[in-house]
Amino acid sequence: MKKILDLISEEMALAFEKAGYKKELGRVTVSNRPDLCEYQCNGAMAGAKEYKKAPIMIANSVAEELKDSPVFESVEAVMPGFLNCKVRPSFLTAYIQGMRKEEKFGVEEPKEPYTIMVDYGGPNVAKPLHVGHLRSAVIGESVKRICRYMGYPTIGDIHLGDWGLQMGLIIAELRERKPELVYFEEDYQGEYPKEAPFTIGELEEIYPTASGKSKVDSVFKEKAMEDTFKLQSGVRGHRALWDHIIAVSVSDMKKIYDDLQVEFDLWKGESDVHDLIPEMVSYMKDGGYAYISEGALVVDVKEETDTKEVPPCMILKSDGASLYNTTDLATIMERTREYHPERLIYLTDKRQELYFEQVFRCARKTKLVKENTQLIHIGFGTVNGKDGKPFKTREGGVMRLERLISEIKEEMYQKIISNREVEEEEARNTAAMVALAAIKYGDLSNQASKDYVFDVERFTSFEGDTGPYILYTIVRIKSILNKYVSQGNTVAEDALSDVSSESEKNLVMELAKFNTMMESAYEETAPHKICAYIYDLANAFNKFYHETKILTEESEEKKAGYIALLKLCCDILLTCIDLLGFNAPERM
RNA sequence: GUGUUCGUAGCUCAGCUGGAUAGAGCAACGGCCUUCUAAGCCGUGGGUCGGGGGUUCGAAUCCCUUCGAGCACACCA
Repeated sequence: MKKILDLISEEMALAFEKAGYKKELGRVTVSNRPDLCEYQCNGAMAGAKEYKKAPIMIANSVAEELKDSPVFESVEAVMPGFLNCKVRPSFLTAYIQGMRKEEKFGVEEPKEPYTIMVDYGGPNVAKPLHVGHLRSAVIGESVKRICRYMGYPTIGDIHLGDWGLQMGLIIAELRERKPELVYFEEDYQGEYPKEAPFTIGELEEIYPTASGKSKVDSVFKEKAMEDTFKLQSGVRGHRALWDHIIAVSVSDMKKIYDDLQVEFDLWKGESDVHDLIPEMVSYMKDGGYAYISEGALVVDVKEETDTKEVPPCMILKSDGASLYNTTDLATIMERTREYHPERLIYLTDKRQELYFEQVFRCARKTKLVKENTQLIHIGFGTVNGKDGKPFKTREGGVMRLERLISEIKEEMYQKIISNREVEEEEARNTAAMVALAAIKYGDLSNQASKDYVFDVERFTSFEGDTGPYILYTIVRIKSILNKYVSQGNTVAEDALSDVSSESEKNLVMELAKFNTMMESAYEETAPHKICAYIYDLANAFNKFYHETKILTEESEEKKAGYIALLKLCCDILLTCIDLLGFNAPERM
């Protein structure tokens, strides 16, 4: 389905042509002066030079051509040469009637759908999730859902940090604490216990201890590196222990991701490509791409257009060990083979920008990916506290994600029970939903690349531009629709009638923007555009709601029209919040 | 040092490929619930768009310069 601005622009372009000007000038945009008009065209001013005519003269002649247009109710030429337009209600009705009939409200299927992979989450095993992981999870989940909605098969991968020195550190520390464990018996041939020799709580404490120790104790660090090597070369006991670490850690992570309604299709990690590394490395060597520099194996990724020094991409460290680059490149190799994605999207902290630039260039240069494969890094900003510094708990520690979520849930619960009388269970459920909306909307409504201030008080206040405000609007609509049905009516979705008030027209115009907005949210991988859109839409609805008595409307036909409009509005809002990754309750 | 992102109301942020009087929310103040959920709606006050140049009929937006802040610059991830 065509976008409404395109339809309007076509009509305008035709008028430009009829009046003797080139049709490219007829591009129409949403008015930035809603007090004057609904849509505007600035083409007359743009064309003034070329046609050596005063803009107002051009505008006048174009306006003349549009007098009996089926699209425009009025087109006015205003100094210095603006074309101010109002559209006919019948045109709008026809448009949203068309939207309603389509499965995705006018969003077109891609001509050539290709597979997209979204790499997000990226937590390290054995380390508790903290606020920093929130952004990757929340934005990534939304990006994944947007891609899918737009018609692209999309795979989300958590890409665990589950290989490397951190694992060796844990194993080394475990050996010091519990040397009697069978995992450390070199000649042990039997089965290893099913039960892990530690709990998640211990695991989370072991890693930071070991990490700290390695910095001051070089002997310990040696051991940890040795254990890393043993693990990577497949020593049985080490592998068995590693399996436990992964299992314990992952099951704990899953709880939190479930709570956040973040679903990964793949729970792969760095370890999954370990076996591919030798192949990838020799591919780089054989292809003549990689060479030894200062002892390390690197690939040059400089380009002539660079305005800065871009260091080479390191494939192997000078001691021959692999590093992040190694597993990332091997992962690209693996993904290309297994899933044939044409677009790879990575979500990480924006500080890794240069790093990903290097890896992407390397993958391209070495033809690890096909030429048309899009490699995209979305770097997001830091989550800061009210003081503008990285978010900390009141005690100054790292805020665990678990705690953050439960604190916000509790806040919401208190608010709900102080507001209305609700059953305990319903209040808890609603609180969870509203809390999730508050957290996700709070995050997603900011541009991903910017740092943002995580202000718990602001997020839980749910007034103004917040997730709860959006949910509240949806709940209101649902409640009216339910009441209408309980009065013995059925919702006739096609009963849309021409708008009769300004607030209604405004609401319809907002609805009509949906496919345009979705397209740009997808192209710019910008969930915040959806937030901005539903905020406008919710505002438009609330204004309309306030001015219009819906259920007490005397004309049954008009009432049915309102109901159909509400249904469409509700469906679009629900679609949007689903794309953002949260749901609405029935009541709140 | 090099590069990069950013600087918009007291606070947190929008502002699309340049367009008319720079917009929201919070906070402050004032209205609106016997009527579909007041977590709402309406209104008031608050701005040299960091500074200075330039391009343009027209600049918060594009270019240059300057000040300020963050971040990154091969064996960490």
